Amino acid sequence: MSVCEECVVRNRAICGALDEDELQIMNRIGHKQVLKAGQTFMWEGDDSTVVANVIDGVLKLTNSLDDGREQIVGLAFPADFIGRPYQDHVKHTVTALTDTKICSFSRNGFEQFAHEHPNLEHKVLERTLDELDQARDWMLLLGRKTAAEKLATFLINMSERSADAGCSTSFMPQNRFSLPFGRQQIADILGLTIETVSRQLTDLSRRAVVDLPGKRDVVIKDRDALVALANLQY
Amino acid sequence: MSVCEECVVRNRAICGALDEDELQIMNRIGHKQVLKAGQTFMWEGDDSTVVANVIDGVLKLTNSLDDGREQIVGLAFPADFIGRPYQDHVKHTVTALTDTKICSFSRNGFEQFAHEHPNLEHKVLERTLDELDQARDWMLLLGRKTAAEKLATFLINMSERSADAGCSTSFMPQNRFSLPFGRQQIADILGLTIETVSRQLTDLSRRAVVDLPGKRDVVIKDRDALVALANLQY
DNA sequence: TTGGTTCTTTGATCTGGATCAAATTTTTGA
DNA sequence: TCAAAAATTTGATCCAGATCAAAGAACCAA
Repeated sequence: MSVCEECVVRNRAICGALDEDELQIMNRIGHKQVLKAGQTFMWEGDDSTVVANVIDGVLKLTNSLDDGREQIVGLAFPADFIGRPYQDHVKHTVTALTDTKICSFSRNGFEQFAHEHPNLEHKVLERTLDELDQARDWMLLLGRKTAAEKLATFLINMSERSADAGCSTSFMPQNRFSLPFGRQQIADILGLTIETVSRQLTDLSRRAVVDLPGKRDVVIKDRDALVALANLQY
Repeated sequence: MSVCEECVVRNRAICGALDEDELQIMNRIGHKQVLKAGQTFMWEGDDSTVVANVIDGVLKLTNSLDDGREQIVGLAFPADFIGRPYQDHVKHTVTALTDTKICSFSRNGFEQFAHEHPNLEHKVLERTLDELDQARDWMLLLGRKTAAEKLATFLINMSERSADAGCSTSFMPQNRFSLPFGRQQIADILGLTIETVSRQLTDLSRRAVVDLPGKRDVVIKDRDALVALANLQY
């Protein structure tokens, strides 16, 4: 079914920690799976029964209030790990934003395998620590940044992530990229309304900081200006 | 110097994963250390050279913008782990809110020890996953909740954490507790101003949902009402 | 005990971003 | 190819929470 040798994220995903033999075993417990854009992989509060690696596509992790307010709390790109090991319930909803291919494992199978392969578990730890740092950075944006700063930070961030998602050797941020989602999702990432997102983008484009050739296409024309607006701390 | 046998957080901290022999070794590389209230343990951007367990006291983790805007991105209570292993720089500032006692390790020493003791590393992973879930929950609050909902959520959350910090057997949330910090810090946790925090608290007290006997003391009088106001999802 | 310093509350006003409403533009699918 | 639906932009107005200002309270240190 799944064949790790030809997996495009093999070296970037956690499986990169494994040698050929180990990979064979992992292969036997993993399943390639396809999600249509818009399809939800797991719901907040669900029993935690599966975990997975993203092979292709983009997913959003969300938390929401019962009156419909939603916050995107994370994005998962190819090679990222999704799901919640070592816990009986998942705390956020995972939904495919584009058509998505994942390599999924039963949580039990994964945990057992990880237990026998400390290298793998170590990779998971390193990734989790990175994600925690990122989440905490985002808290500064959500709690303290203005709408203009939020948009600028978002665009810089996406330009860097698009680079990662692309080729594995060079990690140059791209000044031209396509977003895998629309305005409402941007609003849900930044804790804003769709109207404010639209107005801020129009503004950036009017001031020639960015160009917006298509609904989901972004060209950063003046990166320095954008970085200055973003008020980044690092 | 440090003696793990008499450490009050021995069973709740990550060292709980170790047996007597392992603890002896850990003991040799760890140092008890004291921080005065207000003292900063590590600064955002610093080289990551030490990690530690909190023994007593409370610390805040913060990110800030250079114009002074600050966001508290985490709190560390007794038995919590602070610092950033497997990364050359720390991404947030760690500051003692009260007089604090910690058990610190050189990052190198800790990483080497963790490498030889998968149990310990596993504990760190479980903790990190929990913290990530918490951070993401907080993102919903920061991005989408109203001031009133933020205060209610905060009070419920603190009442639960005060329980944890107390005795190790019973985890009953406390309806009476003292905050280890003032109004400005609450504002920095919730992404609000100090004035809004003050007004919302006055309001809750006027509506007899809580009682505020001292500047930092809270008594939850109507927990159901508070939970309803908080709009919790779980 | 007092006078200063810091923290908190309260009041008045302002404003950034939300809300409400209505075009445009883009996408879809028959 | 052409409506109908969906997504985005633009405009007008509103309001939750910020800002500005000042008056209490609590907490010192001498």
